[in-house]
Amino acid sequence: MVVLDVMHDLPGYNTAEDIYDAARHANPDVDRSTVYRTLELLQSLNMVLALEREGDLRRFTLHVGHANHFHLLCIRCGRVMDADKEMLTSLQRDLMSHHDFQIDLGHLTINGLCRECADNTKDS
Amino acid sequence: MVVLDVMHDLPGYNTAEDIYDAARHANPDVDRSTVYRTLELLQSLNMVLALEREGDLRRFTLHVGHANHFHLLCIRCGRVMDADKEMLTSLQRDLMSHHDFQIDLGHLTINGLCRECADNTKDS
DNA sequence: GTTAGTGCAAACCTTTTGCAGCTAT
DNA sequence: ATAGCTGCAAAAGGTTTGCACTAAC
Repeated sequence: MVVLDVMHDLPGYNTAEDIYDAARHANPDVDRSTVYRTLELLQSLNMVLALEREGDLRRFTLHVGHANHFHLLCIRCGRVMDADKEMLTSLQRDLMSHHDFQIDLGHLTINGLCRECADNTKDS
Repeated sequence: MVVLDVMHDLPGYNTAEDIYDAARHANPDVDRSTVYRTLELLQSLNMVLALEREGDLRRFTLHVGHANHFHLLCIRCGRVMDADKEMLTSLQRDLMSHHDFQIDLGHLTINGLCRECADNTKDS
């Protein structure tokens, strides 16, 4: 499938439109609806992960080998980093014992500021 | 403002449409655009918080007295609970030291399963 | 021949915008 | 008069859907 191919080449998190553009580059006949339908399929197969940020479009990324990571999303530059899930064990335990709440580890994203953006914010 | 009034009466997190409906009930002349504009204003004043969940609409809630809490969102039933920020201190420290990443404490939401939904999931 | 996936076009739905009018300073 | 909100209508923008066609089993 073209969509899988181009997603493999696109770095990071991309909008449906980005993926559509890239796919069309590979095969001009591809339609937007096909891209959306394929993304939906891949999501249901857990091969693609969707990320939604306030004030931004939905973004998609391949979800491979991320088993032991969760995501750090910089709210300023949009960069996404991976962090080790082990860091969550104490939070996990606390939320479970205090709120009977079980973190959805498969889709955890924490928003914040990466180092560069935190530095720039200090300046202003 | 009508919007503030109705939001005070609406429990939890509501879509713009919900708020519009409630506002129209109080004053039939209110327009959708007014609701959106007001919500935007209230957000900029930090009186309203927006929450975006994958596959769901944007939802708004009054943001008062939440200073020391972050949100737990059940991905199954949509319930939102508050959790104490103190639970984050160790995670915060780890993310800072390992990734130079500074959590956006003002807008943190963690997705997962509340107790009821976790129980129901076990059943199925 | 039935199933699955596609392109195309149109629809959908939430949100935004332009504009003219009103209200209060 | 001026500034700020408003309703109204229309547009925008991302996403979904209906349909007819094609290719594969």
